[in-house]
Formats: sequence, C-alpha cells, structure tokens
Amino acid sequence: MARPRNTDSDAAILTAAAETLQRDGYDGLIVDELARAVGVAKTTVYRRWPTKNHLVVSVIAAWQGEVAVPDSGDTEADLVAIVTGMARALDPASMRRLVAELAAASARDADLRAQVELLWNARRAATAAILARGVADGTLRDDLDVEIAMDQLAGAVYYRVLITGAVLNDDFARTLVRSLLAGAR
Amino acid sequence: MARPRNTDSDAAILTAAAETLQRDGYDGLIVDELARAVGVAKTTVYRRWPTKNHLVVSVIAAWQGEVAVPDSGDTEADLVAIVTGMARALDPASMRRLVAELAAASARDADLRAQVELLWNARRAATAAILARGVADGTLRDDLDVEIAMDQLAGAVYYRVLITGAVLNDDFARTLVRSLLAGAR
Amino acid sequence: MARPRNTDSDAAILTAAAETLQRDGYDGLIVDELARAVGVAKTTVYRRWPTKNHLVVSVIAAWQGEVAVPDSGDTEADLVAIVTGMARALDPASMRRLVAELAAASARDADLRAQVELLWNARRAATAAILARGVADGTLRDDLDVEIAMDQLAGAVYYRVLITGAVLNDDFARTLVRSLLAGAR
Amino acid sequence: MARPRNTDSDAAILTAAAETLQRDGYDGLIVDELARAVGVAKTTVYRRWPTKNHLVVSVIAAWQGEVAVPDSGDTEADLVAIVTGMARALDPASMRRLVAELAAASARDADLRAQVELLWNARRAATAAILARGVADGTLRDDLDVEIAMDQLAGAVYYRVLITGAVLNDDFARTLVRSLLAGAR
DNA sequence: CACTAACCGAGACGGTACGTCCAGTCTTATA
DNA sequence: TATAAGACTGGACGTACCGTCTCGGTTAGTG
Repeated sequence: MARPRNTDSDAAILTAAAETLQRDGYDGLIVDELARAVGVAKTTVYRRWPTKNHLVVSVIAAWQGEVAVPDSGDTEADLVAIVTGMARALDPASMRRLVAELAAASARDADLRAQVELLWNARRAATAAILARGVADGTLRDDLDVEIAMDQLAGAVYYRVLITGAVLNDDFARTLVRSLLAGAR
Repeated sequence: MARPRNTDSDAAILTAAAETLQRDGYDGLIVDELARAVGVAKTTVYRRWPTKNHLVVSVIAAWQGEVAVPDSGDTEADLVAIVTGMARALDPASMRRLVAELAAASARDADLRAQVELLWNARRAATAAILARGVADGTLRDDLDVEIAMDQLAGAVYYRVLITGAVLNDDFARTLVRSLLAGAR
Repeated sequence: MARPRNTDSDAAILTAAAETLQRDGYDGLIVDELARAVGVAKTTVYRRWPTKNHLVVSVIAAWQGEVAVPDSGDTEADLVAIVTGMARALDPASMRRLVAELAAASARDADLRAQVELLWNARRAATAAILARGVADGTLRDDLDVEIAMDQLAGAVYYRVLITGAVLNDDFARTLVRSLLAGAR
Repeated sequence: MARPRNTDSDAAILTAAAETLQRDGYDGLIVDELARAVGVAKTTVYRRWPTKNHLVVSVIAAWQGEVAVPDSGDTEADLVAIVTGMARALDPASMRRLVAELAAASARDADLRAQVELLWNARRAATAAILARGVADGTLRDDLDVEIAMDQLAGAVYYRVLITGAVLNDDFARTLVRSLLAGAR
C-alpha cells in the first residue's frame, strides 16, 4: 500500500559498494561518499542496512550468490570445479581482507554472525550436494563423514586466506581435492 | 642522563591491552580508555608504540607459547594429539574471538601479519614435523603433499573457529585425522 | 464526484498539535509523530497545511479567546483588573512556555507573526480602551502616551514571563498599576 | 598541568558566530561551517559549548558584556542612556529573532535558562544601580519599588522586541523614561 | 649539587566518519 | 480525489576515536 522501496537503489548501492570495497578496502568505503556517488540519500542506505558492516555482508553475499552447483557426473571434477571457484573468488588481496573483517565482525556481533553464516552456506550447500551425490553413486565411501570432508576442503581454502596467506591457484584446488579423495596412508 | 622510561608501564599497558583485545576485539581496544585504565597518560602509550597497530603487534608477540611435539612412534596418535591440542585451545568463545581479531589485524597490516604468523607457526612446525616423520618411517605416502595435508588439518579447525562456529571436541579431532589418513574414495 | 476531505481529521490534528506545542514547544512538535498519534497519514497533514509553520499558525488562531473589558468607572480599578487577568493567565509554567514559543515562532515567520499579534491584540485593545476612557474622563493626563503606557503595563508582565521568570501575583499587578499612575519622581 | 585551551579559538569562534548570526540568523549558523571558517575542528567548538544553543547564548552574552553604567549625575539622563543602549542593541531584526529564540530555548531547557539569565542580568544590574542612586540622592521617591520600575523600563523594550514588534528608536527610549518618571495621573 | 634531557600526567587539538533526526515531497494501493 | 503507509532527498547534528601537540612538573645521571 505504501510506496515500495526502489530496488534499483539496492542494486546500485551494492554495486558501487562492491567496487569501492575491492578498490579501497573496508575503511575506504565511506557511507557518505557511497550515497553521493550512487545519487541517493544517506538515509536510503541506512534504511536498508542498519550499519556499514551489514552493508558489507550484503555485498559479499551478492558475490557469493552466483555459486552454481557443477554437475558433470564426475565427482572429482565437480569438487575441483567448486573448490576452484572458491579459490578464485577468495584469492585477491582485497577479498582476503574482506573475509577477515567479516570473520572478526561476526565474532563481535551475533546479529551479523547470522548474516555472515547465511553467506558461507551458499557454497557449503553446493559442496555438500556434490559429496552426497558421490556417496549415492558409489564414487565415495559409504561411511564418509560429509561434514568433516567439507571442513577439509573449505577449511584448507579459508586457512590459506585467513591464516597463512598462501596462494590459491587452480593447482592448489586440484591437489587439495585429490588429497581428500586419496588418503594419506 | 635523562630520566629513564618506566618499564612497569610497558608491562601494565601490554597486559591490559591483551585483556581488552581478547574481551572486546580490535575495535573495542580504545587507546584513551586503555591509558586511563592503566593509570597512564596517552602520551606514554604513544611514546612506546607509534600506533595502535604497533601496540597490538607487541601484544600478540607476547602471546607466543611453546608447543610440544608429541612423539609416541605412532603417527596417527601423534596427529590426533596435536590436533586435539589445537581444538582444545581454540574452542572457547574468547579464543575464537581472539583468532578472528588476529586474522583481521593481519589482513590490515603487514607488520601485524608477520607477528601473527609467528604465532601460528609454532603449532604449524610441530604438525609438519610429525607428518615428515610419518613419511620418513613409511607410515605415510612418499609423495604426500605435506603443505596440503596441514592445510586440511589445521584448516578444518580454523574453519570451524572462524567460519562455521561448529564445536571442536576430541571426537572431531580424531575423526579429522582418520579422514585425512583414509581418503574418501 | 471526488472523495471529500474528512473534517474530523482537521480538528483532531489541530487539537493534538495544540497540546504538543504547549507541552514540548515548537521543536517538540514533530509532524511524523503528530500524524501517527492522531492516526492520520503525514500526507493528510500536509494536504491541509503546506508547512509545519502554517499548521502552528492555525493552532494559534484557534486559541483566540475573548477578553472582557472591565468598566467600573474607576480607571485604577479597571487597570488592576485587566493586569491581574493577564498575570493570572500567564503565570503558569506551561503558559510561559507557550508564550515563549509563540514569540519565537513570530520571529521566524511573518505569517505566524500576524496570527500571534491577533492573539495579543484582544487584551491590548481592552487595555487601550480603559486608558482612553481615563484620559476622556480626566482621570489620566491629557498628553498621556497611551502606547508607552501599555508597553509599561503589558511589557512588565511579559518581561517577567519571558525574561526574568519572576512570579506574577495579584500584588504585582496592583503595584505595577500604582507605579504607572504615580510616577517615580 | 595539561595543555591549556587556546583562548584565541574561543574569541575567533564567538566572533565568527556573531557575524553569521547577524547575517544569516539562527538556522543559518551551521556548526560545521563555522568550524571550517574559523580554522578549527568541530570538536573544539563542542568542547567549549555542548550545543549550538549554548554557543548562541555566549555570543549574545559577549554582546551584552559591553554594557557600561552611565553616571552623569543626572538620573533621567542616565536612564535614557541605558534604555537607549538597550533599544539600539535589540532593535535590529536579527537581534529580535535571536532574543526570541533564546527566550524559547530557555523556556525549554533549564540549563540554558541559567545561562540566559546571567546574560540579561548585566544590563539589569546597571539599571538597578542608576535607580538606586536616584533614590539615594533624592531624585526619586523614597518608596520606589525598584523591581517594578525595572520591569517597566526593560519590560517595555522587550515587549516591543518580542510581542508587538514595534520600533525601538531613541525617541521611544526618551519618552519611556519620562513616562516612568512622570506618572500618568 | 646543580643541571639538563627525557619522561610523565593531563588534556586540548585537527581531522574524519559515523549513525540519527526531521522537514517536506513523492509513489503506490485502496476507498 | 482523499487517504494510509511509508520511501525518498537533503542537510544538520552531536559523538567517537585516532594520533599530535603543549603544558607544568618529576627524575635520573652527569659535570
């Protein structure tokens, strides 16, 4: 009944924020400037996201949102595909910073944590689907602990992003998946 | 010739900063408050550390602890021992907070990153040693990628700490190690 | 053919605005809140009054009350009567608040000033009538400057209301009139 | 012991604020702009005055501060002098607006009221001094109610400023004083 | 033993961003 | 048309915190 929110504004804000975040990092994103750049009042931003942090979460959510579930019939290839996708998305330095800020922010604020978890879950679900399919078609062990397997895959990626800072290239993704499938013994 | 610095102040500031950092996170550490709490002038803080970041580096550097390398002759048992140690250490909410802050701090500042890496390296080296021993005595595959293996072990732990928030108990540690050794296929 | 305006809304808005204006002052009257309190859309308010100021003008116009002109034949007694009336009316804290707001509103906006002056003029005319009668019947000096005399009477009252905050009781009214009539020399 | 406040800043801020107030009125005074114009941080303004309102009070206080007590030996001349001073100071439209805002603001806020009263008291004391001298040297009646007399003088001026909007010229001041001294009967 | 350089507390200062508040306008669906 | 609902622009406000600065006063160690 009331005037509906202008969804174009949502998109424009997210796009501009994404760009700025990539270029200038978290502190480089200034709400006042953002609003001016988009041609929108600051209030319009704050009506949608109560906090700069919340906005940043949305930005990343939008990036993550484009996760497709690969389904080639070959479990290994699918796993490589999804891990490669993660690796490519998270490798750039600006992305690493963002993820780190997000992890810290969600450790501080429960409200934010809920948002952030939704965000990771997109890829998590895709990975789980592939693994489940592998178990179903006999490619993977019957008693495979899917949770642990995902921890090992995604964990390895985030570990490099957040802790060691090591590179994330396609080779890494391939080796990681192979290592998971092969066992160390 | 001139009046010497009061070394008690150094210690008191570091201690208070460490406590606050763990409790309230990076943004919760406010130099003004810190100084007042310690009973010291803000100048005294800035005379020692030119920046809040530099102070945080010092705090983190002081957190270095030695990690024992378990050596029972049984590689699996040793891995379980070290992963269990990590899991127990990182499980408490306050530790998760802290790790998240450190990850974010690393991302913001290169100096900080160097310090923080030293922190993680203690455990990292221990894990690497166990894996190397396993390869040497034939328990593990010759062509094992030790880096990737560590990413999978430590990564899984940090992933739960920073991203999913899932529990870290001894069971998890055991299953994780077993999963690494067994392979998924 | 078209839907007619709801005249109940006019009344309800004016009443609520009057109350709020008296209680919380000009800045305390917030159009959004007013509309919500009355159960009316903001549009409904703005369709009737183009501006908050215009609304306030209407509120004030509605406050017009008639002031009786005392006529006992005794000029001093009549003056005391009318000044006492003013003093009693303006003494309460809420009235002082209101008068102050009206004075400020007058200063901000010419339209408002016109309305507010109508308000004051009721009593002003009554006082002028009494003074004129006094001059006519020889009780007061022929060359009395009626304007100035009114400034001295009403001014003293408003001065206490707006500037000094001093009490306004019947004694004050009596002394004031006597002082005017007697001269200081 | 600490770094002392820069009193030049106080003066510069007051001067600039005064000028802007005169030119652009209350709403035209924007703290951000003021600070920039003076070459001072906004915090420096807010350290001295908790609110824009408080600053405005100070500005007017500074204007009023320059009230000299005339002492020519002639009570009537002295009264005319002080009333003329008031009239001249308060006559300009910008000043009328300020006084009105101040009256309203002090009706709203007790803290502010205290400040504002101090302000008016400067002139009030001067007037009282003249009247007391007149009583002492026999120019004025022994039983003169000084309070009431001041209410009549200052009141007439403020009445015109705040209520009727009538002009305040030197003639008015002279007639007013004469009227007070002469009596109406 | 006086001198002197660095230290210390207190807190002012410039600068920058944040999130909030309100007025007045606009848009949609409904009556 | 009028209305409820509420989104929107625009602009100021007051707050928070960082890192720098300027005081008056203190405290070694040197000459």
